[in-house]
Amino acid sequence: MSVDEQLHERIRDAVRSVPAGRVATYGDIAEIARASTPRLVGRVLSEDGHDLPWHRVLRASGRPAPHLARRQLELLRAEGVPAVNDKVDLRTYRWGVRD
DNA sequence: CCCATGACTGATC
DNA sequence: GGATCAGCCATGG
Repeated sequence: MSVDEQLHERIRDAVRSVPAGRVATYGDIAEIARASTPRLVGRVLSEDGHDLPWHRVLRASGRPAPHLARRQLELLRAEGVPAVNDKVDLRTYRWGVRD
């Protein structure tokens, strides 16, 4: 198989825990799931994220991963998360911190 | 074991 | 805010 079952599941849980209308960064998910590095988050989503709210996960810059930008921003817009210049205002929509 | 790859990040310039 | 670079670490060749 690929990533350890435990970690794999924790990452999926972390992604599921992000409420609609909010977003989180790969780093946030990694921290919540206690993953060693954000890269693993991307890896898990890539191979097993099709049934998760993966569109709520953004890079630290507030932009989605390049190859997904289009689609992801549409999904976010549909849940009420506006993107200006293809980028989301993390200070406003980032889940967990502030508010 | 070494090397490349990748839905990443933070520091520098 | 973009371009570079160095860490990061699981996976596969």
